[in-house]
Amino acid sequence: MATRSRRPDRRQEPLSRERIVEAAVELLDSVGESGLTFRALADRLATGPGAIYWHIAGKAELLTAATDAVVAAAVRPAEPGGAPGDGVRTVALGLFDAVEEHPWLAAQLAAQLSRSPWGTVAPRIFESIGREVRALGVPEAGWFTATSALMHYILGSAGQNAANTASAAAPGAGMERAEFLDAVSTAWEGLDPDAYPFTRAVAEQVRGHDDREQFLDGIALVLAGIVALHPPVAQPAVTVVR
Amino acid sequence: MATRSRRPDRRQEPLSRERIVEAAVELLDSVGESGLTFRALADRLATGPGAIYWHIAGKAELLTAATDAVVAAAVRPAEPGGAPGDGVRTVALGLFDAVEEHPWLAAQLAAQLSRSPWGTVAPRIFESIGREVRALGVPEAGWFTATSALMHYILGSAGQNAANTASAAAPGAGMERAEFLDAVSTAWEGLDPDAYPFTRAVAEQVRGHDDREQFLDGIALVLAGIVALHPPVAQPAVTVVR
DNA sequence: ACCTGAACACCGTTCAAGT
DNA sequence: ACCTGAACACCGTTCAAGT
Repeated sequence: MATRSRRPDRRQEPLSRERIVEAAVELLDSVGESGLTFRALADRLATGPGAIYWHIAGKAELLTAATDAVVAAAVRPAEPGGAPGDGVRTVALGLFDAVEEHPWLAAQLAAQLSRSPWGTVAPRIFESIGREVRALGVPEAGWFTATSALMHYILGSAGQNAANTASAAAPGAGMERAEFLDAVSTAWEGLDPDAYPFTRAVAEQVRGHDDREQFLDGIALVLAGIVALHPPVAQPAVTVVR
Repeated sequence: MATRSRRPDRRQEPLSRERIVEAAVELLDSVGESGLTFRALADRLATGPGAIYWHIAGKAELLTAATDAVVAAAVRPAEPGGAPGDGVRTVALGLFDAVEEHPWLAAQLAAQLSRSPWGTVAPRIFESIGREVRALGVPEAGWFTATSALMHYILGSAGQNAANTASAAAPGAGMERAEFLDAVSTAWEGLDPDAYPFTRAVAEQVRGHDDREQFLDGIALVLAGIVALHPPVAQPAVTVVR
């Protein structure tokens, strides 16, 4: 009768970096970033805190590895063919969904992109979006700007959306998503009319909207900008054939 | 002969929320987020850790207040008149510079936007960008999408740029900014050609670029998207006159 | 080679006691 | 009303000791 937590005792498989990262993701998903503790992790793995250090250098590396694992699973390549922009939308929605499923991901990505852009996680995201930009026929001179703009919009927007979902589902909040958006909208409408005229005017639009739809509206906007500033050239046949 | 840290003893003015937040920002700027400690803060204010709690509820509120103070100072309204888009660029560069001056700001903003969009910091940023969007003549139906796209691009891009600056200046790195970008570029060129063809191709463009110029390229791209999807209507005379 | 678990240094927060 | 500083609970990390 182990009383301290789920998954009490059994452990025939030895510890491994993979198993540790998997448990870390589960912990992050269920109790959030503040709940990811070496002691809690050790409990869940039926071992002591020190054992983890044999496989992982420290907490920073653990968070990096957890983020990378989730991102790697999220960026499945879009299948070729389809209307222009379909590939971008597929990749964008993959990241959007991943952030929604793992609300801690948004803050982690921001922290890691804005700390070590040379890590493994930044190139992974950049590459998956960039391929779709290239498939769009954007000339090479526009690749960096176009891909950056898409990436920042996707991650920022997904993060804000996950905030809504997470806050609505927060323990004790007991709110439906619509209720929550309603609350935000009402809060915005209560702002000082002199200082926040614009935000107040927009508050009503926030109330009833569909997130994915609004997210895709933003993608469409950035895509329109890409097409306007970097008119697509004919695509190499390879992209279409294979 | 106080030996523990700078600003050793004198304190005639009483403690106040304002003074505490100011000291917190200084600490964040000089030693980063991990250096912001109630004990270090108390030292700097020549008091004990407990005293701070009389004025501020806890660390979360302290970080929120520090972020808000810096953002409030950064979003000076752009002066009316000027070419279309000038206002957007002014506000964007204000935020860009703030993030560069306070490298901890990027992660804080991401964390706070993706946690409490009803706080004071989100509407402040949203409002300052939104006003410029409205001044652009964008019809109301496009306000939310256009402002969101700009905001996410600005904050994401500024954060990534600050990362470069901060990493280059990190203690022990002793790198110039150009050197650092060169290192990132070289790292990207060393990626697996099969898995990262796009990122490798772009690596060269990263090497010699000017940050602000590249940042403004992205702003131009988003602006082009806004104009394409939400063609400006005639602006109300008020905007021009006053 | 891999794991155990006590121990260390440090942190956010509380609170009885002061002024 | 405001400040002091010891104390508490908790955390990341280390490391001598085990297998």
